[in-house]
This record gives sequence, structure tokens and C-alpha cells, in this order.
Amino acid sequence: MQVQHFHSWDVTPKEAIQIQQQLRAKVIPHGKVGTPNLIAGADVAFVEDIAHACVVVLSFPKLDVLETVVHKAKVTFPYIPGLLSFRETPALVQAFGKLKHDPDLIFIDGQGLAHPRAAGIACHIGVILDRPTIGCAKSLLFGTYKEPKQARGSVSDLCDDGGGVIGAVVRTKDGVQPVFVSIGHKIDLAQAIELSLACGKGYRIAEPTRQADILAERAKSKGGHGVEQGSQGELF
DNA sequence: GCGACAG
DNA sequence: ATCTTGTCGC
Repeated sequence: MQVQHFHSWDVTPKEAIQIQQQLRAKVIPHGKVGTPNLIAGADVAFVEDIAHACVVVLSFPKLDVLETVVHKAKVTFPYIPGLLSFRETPALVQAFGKLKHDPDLIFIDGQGLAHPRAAGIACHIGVILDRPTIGCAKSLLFGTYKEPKQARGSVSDLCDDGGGVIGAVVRTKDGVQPVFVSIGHKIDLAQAIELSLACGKGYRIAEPTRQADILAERAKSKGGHGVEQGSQGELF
């Protein structure tokens, strides 16, 4: 699929925060996705400073894997809570660029609007690829919530300090830790929650992300050692 | 100052 | 994220 960069990835943490504040205005926090035909999932595995960025495309609603791509790249930006996007997105967009299919929706392993600056990695990737995106994280970064009921399908609001709803805490499987769902780009929260549950295969993690996770784990151990090359994009 | 903190 | 053994429950 075609990829358009909006800024350089060679930035300092301070500059990264500035970029997120601008990104915030580019995010479209609503919209409906008709029944999707193709759904992508993305994940990154690391071997020291080498990222193995993986993207998988599944059919919907069958959830069969139709395509997988891997892009290896050296990473320099460190992991800093709130700035995860600057560590994982560069390699991921290169991987998305190798995709033959054009997904109707993308699941990202991380937060979307449920972020201190309302600009999590799901928003960032959604804006760059101009595709509906859902942030589906395994743990909390920002916000408060009340524990959802134990039954699969139970949902509770994730709120910011002012009480505004920034996402949802979703129980995707009976009695197991919930996942944190938030808007990434061009989709409303209600449908993000709906699709997160519709993409479940009996596991806590939605199938698109779970398959990307499996691919990343394999790429990390069975993958070669060379590092691929790719443009880092242009400046603003 | 202290505690929290996606992957 | 990654490291790393056993253990609880369906």
C-alpha cells in the first residue's frame, strides 16, 4: 500500500512531543467503516536495536490470514512512555509499504486517543496511512476506569482527568485481564469496540494483532541477520 | 518531590 | 519489549 510521511523520524524526545501536538489536529476521531473485507494487524519484535516490524492482512469475518510482510530495520529512538510511536512506527510504515493488499481497517498494538496528548501510535499510523485505525493495548498508559464485569463483551469507559471518555476497557474473554481500546483514526469508539470483539477468536488478543504477534516472534528467531534499507521520509 | 508509565 | 520455571485452570 502507498505510504506518505509527514515529518522526519530523526527527532529528539522534545521534538517528538511537538509533533504529537500537531498530529492531534490531524486525527479524525469519528467515522463509520462499512463491514470490512480486509483487516490488518501490526506488531514489532526486537533483538536489541533491530526491529522486526510485521503486518498481516486477514479476511473478515472469517479472519483467515491472506498476506504477511516483515521489515527489519535498526532503531535508535528509545522506549519512552508516551513516545512509543517514534520507536516503532518508522519500521512499521516501511512494512505497510510492502503490502499488496489495501486493508480497510488496521489494528495497532498500543494506544490511540487514550494518550496524554491524544496522539498514541494508533493515531500516528492512521494519519500517515490515511486508514481507519483502532488502538488496542494490553495495559493502561493514561486514564482511569472502573473494572468491567467479568463476562466477555463487558465494557467500561476509560476517562481522562476531566471525566471525558478517551477510550474503553473491554473484556474480550471471560475472567481475563481486559484490553484498552481507543480511536486511532477515522472510526468512532462504538465501532472500534464492536470490531475488537468481532475479531476475537477465543483469545484475549484480537486475531489481527495476535497473528502479527506470532509472525513477529517467528521473524525474530528464524529471520536473517541483515538490515533492510528504506527512506525515513521528508521533513514538514 | 513522588509515583506512574503503551511496547 | 525481553528474560525465564513452575503452576493453576479449563
